[in-house]
Amino acid sequence: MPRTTDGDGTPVPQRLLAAATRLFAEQGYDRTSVQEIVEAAGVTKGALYHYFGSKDDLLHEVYARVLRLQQERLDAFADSDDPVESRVREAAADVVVTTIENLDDASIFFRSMHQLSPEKNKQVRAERRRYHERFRALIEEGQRTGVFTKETPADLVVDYHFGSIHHLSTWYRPDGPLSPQEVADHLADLLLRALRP
Amino acid sequence: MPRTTDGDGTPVPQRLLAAATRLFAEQGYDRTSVQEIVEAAGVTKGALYHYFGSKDDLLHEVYARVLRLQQERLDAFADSDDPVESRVREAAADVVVTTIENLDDASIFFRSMHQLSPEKNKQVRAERRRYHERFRALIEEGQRTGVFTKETPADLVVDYHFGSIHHLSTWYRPDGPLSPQEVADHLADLLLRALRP
DNA sequence: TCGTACATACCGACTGGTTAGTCTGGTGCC
DNA sequence: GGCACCAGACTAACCAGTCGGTATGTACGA
Repeated sequence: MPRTTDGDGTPVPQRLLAAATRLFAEQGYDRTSVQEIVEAAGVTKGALYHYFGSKDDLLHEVYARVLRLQQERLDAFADSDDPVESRVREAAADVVVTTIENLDDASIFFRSMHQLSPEKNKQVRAERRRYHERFRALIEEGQRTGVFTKETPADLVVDYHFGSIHHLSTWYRPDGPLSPQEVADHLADLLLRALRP
Repeated sequence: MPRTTDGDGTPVPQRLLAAATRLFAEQGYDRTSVQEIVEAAGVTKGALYHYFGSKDDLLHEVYARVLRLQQERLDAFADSDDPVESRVREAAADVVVTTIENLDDASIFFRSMHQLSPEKNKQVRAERRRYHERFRALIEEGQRTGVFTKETPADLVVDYHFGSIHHLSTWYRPDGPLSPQEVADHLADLLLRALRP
């Protein structure tokens, strides 16, 4: 019997993370017991506490994964040579698509942040802020160069758009009429139209 | 000793509700124990379970209060004789102001809905839907009469705007640079600009 | 090619603490 | 005397995390 896998081929830590993600999204962090997680992953508590320091650690891992992914994608779009308008549109649409494609992560992200331990919460907020500021810088660039209206503070614009991202996990259903890309295009349109001078 | 009041003049049920609201907003529903609530209200469990059937009931009361308030206000704006554009702007701005003025209720509303018992959750969703539809009807009216663009489905527009409402409790701080009314005006501006044909 | 030593990966019973809700009883008003 | 109002001890369930133990693999000297 190999060490880190069992049953199917995926390593135990990943199985635990996947089970935890699904259960946290379905029932919420506090309502999900460690026992449920290990049963869903087909292992026992011993395995979980071998790989993770605490239940809190598991939640933190989910956050780290999401944050890394989103930041990487934003950076890629922001660094391109396209005009600001395109960069904003692409970044705004992309975050919608990736959020919908990882709706479980998203609902955990926005619902369970305050259940992280204070220090981990602080850390997550700091990374989140980096993301926010990168996006804001894009908006500000557009405002300086006259492509976007200056009527609304860039900070507010970012919060406006991310509100809708935040909200996706509340209303979006995969079996609904719109594909992730269609929703993304519409939401990016709304943002860009709101920014027209 | 009078029946329903004690210590200060406010009746016990209201004291319980106020204490619960504050604690739910601060710590979340699951992390708040019934013991904490009764201590904050200056009574004991006997009193709480005399007036409320369960901890869940208490949460439901918070929802009922918020829903009633918001629906009343929306109806008032929607029923006016002003042009659609004004009605949408006023309704959109008003919900921002009342949300900020009751930020505790708002954060509970958006964070703890899924911890309600299934039937109460269903009930809340139904009332929420009524609200959504009333707002959507306003947008659709504007689209029919050519005041608003038809490019984005009205449903999506409503979700877009309510995403930003939803998000308010995450970022708005009373000691920040913007007053509730200023935030409301900006957010309403963004919506109206996004709706320009 | 054994044998010993050590590390990694995991099991599952157990512990100490917490929790929502119940129940018995008491008190003052009508 | 009855009823609304409330106190607070009690119960049954649950839960995160611990810990001693087992099984498997790897390194290495003789």
